[in-house]
Formats: sequence, C-alpha cells, structure tokens
Amino acid sequence: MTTQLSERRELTPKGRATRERIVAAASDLILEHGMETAKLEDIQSAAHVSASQLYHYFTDKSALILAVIDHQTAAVLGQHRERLERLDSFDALEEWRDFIVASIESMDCVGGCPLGSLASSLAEADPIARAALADSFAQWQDLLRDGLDSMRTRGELRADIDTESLAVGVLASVQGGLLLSQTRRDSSAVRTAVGMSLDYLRTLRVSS
Amino acid sequence: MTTQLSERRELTPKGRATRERIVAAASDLILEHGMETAKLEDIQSAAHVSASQLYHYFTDKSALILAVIDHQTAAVLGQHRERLERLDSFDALEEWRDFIVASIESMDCVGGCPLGSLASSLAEADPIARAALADSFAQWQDLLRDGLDSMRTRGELRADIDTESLAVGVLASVQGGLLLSQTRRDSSAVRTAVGMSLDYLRTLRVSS
DNA sequence: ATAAAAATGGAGTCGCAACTACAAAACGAC
DNA sequence: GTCGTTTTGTAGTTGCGACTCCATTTTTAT
Repeated sequence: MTTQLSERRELTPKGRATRERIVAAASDLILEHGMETAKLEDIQSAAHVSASQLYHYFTDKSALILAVIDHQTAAVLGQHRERLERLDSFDALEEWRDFIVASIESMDCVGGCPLGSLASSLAEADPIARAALADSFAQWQDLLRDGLDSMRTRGELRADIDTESLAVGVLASVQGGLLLSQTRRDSSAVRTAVGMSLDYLRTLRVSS
Repeated sequence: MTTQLSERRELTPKGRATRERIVAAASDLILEHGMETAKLEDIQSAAHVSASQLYHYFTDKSALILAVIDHQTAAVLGQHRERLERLDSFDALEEWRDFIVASIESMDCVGGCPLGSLASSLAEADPIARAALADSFAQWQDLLRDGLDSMRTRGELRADIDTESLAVGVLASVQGGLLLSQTRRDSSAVRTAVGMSLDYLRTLRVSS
C-alpha cells in the first residue's frame, strides 16, 4: 500500500532522513495527543524541522496523515508478524496476548491501538485514509488467519474451523479491548477481552 | 452522570426543546461526519438556531460535547437495556446481536458505535470526556453482566462462570466489530465478531 | 397589565493553524 | 571547482471556525 500515486522523484539520504523524522514525530504526537490536538507546528518542533521542510515533503496535512498511516501500519504489522507467523501453540498465542497488554501498558494506556485510533478519527473525515486503514486491518486479519491456519495444520486446532471468521473475531476483541483500556486507562480490559478469544479457541482444539 | 456541575437554573419548555434540538443535531453531525468535520456553524444550521442560542445553552464547544456524550449514552444504553434486561435465552442474545448489526446497517456502516467513536476521538483530547465515556462503557458492561447473571440464574449458563469478565469480552467484541465494520463499510465484521462471542457463551451452557 | 427573565437574531471580532513566498545554504554530479 | 538540484530558514498571509456583543422579541410570574 503506497501512499503516493506518483512516487517521489529523488530523495537524497538526508532528505529521506528528514522525511522519516517528520512522519515519526507526527505519528507519535497524533497517537499521544489525538488527531485534533496535534498541530502541524507541534510536529515541526518535535521533528526539528521548519514549515518549509514539512511542505517540501508533503503537499498538505492529509498527505502527511497518509504517510503516518503507512508508517504505523508497517510498525504494528511488523511487531505482530514476528509473533504470529509460524504460530505453533497456545503458549505462543498467550505470549502474543501478553505482548499486546505490555504494549499498551508501556504507554500507560494512552493512545490505544495506533491503527484503531487512526481509523476512528479518519473514517468519516477522509475516504482515502479510511480505505488505507481498511487495508491495514485486512493485512492484520490475514496475519491472524495464517497463524490459525498453521495451528490447524499442526493439528492444534480442529480441521473444520473457519479460520477467516475466527481471525475477524480475535482482531475485533483486540481492537475493542484496546479501546476500552484506552478509555479506562486500565489494561485489564484488553487482557480480559483477548483472553476470552483465546479461551474460545481452546474449545476448538482437536483433543477437546 | 450529569454534565453540568451547577445544574442550569431555569429552562422554559421552549428552552429545553431548543437545547435538545442543538444536542440532537450535534450528535448526528458528529456521528456522521466526525468530530473534526462537524463545525459549530453546521450544527447551528442543522438545529435551526443562531450562534447566540448555542452559547446561551452551552458555555463552549466542550460543554456541548459533554451534553452529546450524555445524549448518546442515554440513547445507546436505552436501546440495549430493552434487549439485555431479563435476558432469558440464547435466542434473546441472537436477537440482540441482530439488533446491533441492523443498527449499523441502517447507517450504511457510517459512524460506527456512537460511544466508541466519541471515546476514540476524545480520549486523548479531553480528560473529562474520557472519564464520562469510561462511565458510559461501565454502565453498558453492567447491563451485559446483569443479563448474563440472569441467564446463569435461570440455569442457562454454568454457575462457575465469571460474568463480569465475560461482559468485558462481549462488549469488546461489539466495539471492535463495529470499528472494523465502520472502517470497511461492511457489517459482516460485527456480525462475525459478536457471533464468536456468543459461540463462546454457548460453550458455557450447563448442558454442554 | 406590567415588569423581570429568558430566548433569539444578526452582525460582528479575533486567534490561530494551515499554508505560502522567496532567498539562502548544502549537496551531488561531473 | 561550478552548476543544477535538493534542502532549509525566515519571514509572512489568509481563511475560517470558535466565540462575543447588544438589541429585540417572547415568555413567565404576579
């Protein structure tokens, strides 16, 4: 999922670094303070760049936001891919759950899910951003489905389960749990919600 | 959960009607177009009121938003209370699930959950709003727990289940499912996600 | 009926955040 | 080196959305 229709002509290493610095700062500020609160000026200070630099790399704010979506998508999917590919046991699923809980705890439950928060803020405001985030969720769902498929192949899960639907349900429990935890500033909601999903998966073991 | 610390002195019936009209218009616009896109001016036109009226009833925008939270909380909890109190069977749970799916379909998946969207938009921007929405979610969770309690009392569910945790998990699947459906503009995600939660509850029947 | 209070109309002001203009500096190719 | 391109600095400008002022009409209380 590339953001730019016409990929940027040429970017020197320095330019690429500056661009990345801007996107990273924007991602952090938007996550921690919300889309509305994160002013372009704050992003400039955080990234140590001037206005002209910002507009040299992005045509306008919505272009920057699309870059933030790509950035956060790569970051989140990267972290989860590590843990979800070659999923081989329920222990691995538990570790994945613990990783999610630890992630939000490390932020003191501020920001919630980077992708979920972006989706909620942008779904009705920017159709292109909405489509991009729908794609991000689809990729995440694929990761989960592939993981469940591999567990099924290994004989950890029954052969007749619908891994695609299960992936939707598990992803929803992650998103909903993170939203509740973010709102409550208490990680127990995600832990419980994802835990329930995993408990359900346990009822689908072959040995059961 | 009352919004105003000092409750408004006196409001004539006409005044109350105008205030309600403003809150209703604000609720609709914020839900359908997002928090950022919904300008005060749009709300004025939609409610057929002038700026002076808006500021006669609300000190500022954030006060209006708190009123919107109260309004949506009452609306959502009202609808769900009808279906969740005296929950007596899995059929009733299915009907509740279908109601959620029908609700978002009637909006063509625009807006998602009124409370979830508000929570995500405001969690990092307005601490008071965040706390109010945490309270709304807590009430919703109580409704679910009470429903599950009554099913347990009737002997539909096992005696040893933790209805509080289950309520968290089910609520998370609703919120996450609605977010995915909103982002995808396709109601199948909520249907699947909540369906999975109910499937899990079925594994907790006494007869199972 | 009349006065006080509440509700409304409409034309403002004002701050500020997004965006721009233009020139200077750094860099890369050769 | 040196010329064209990329990157950056320092100012702006501007549009718009939140909020205000004050006069006027409508309602309520007695």
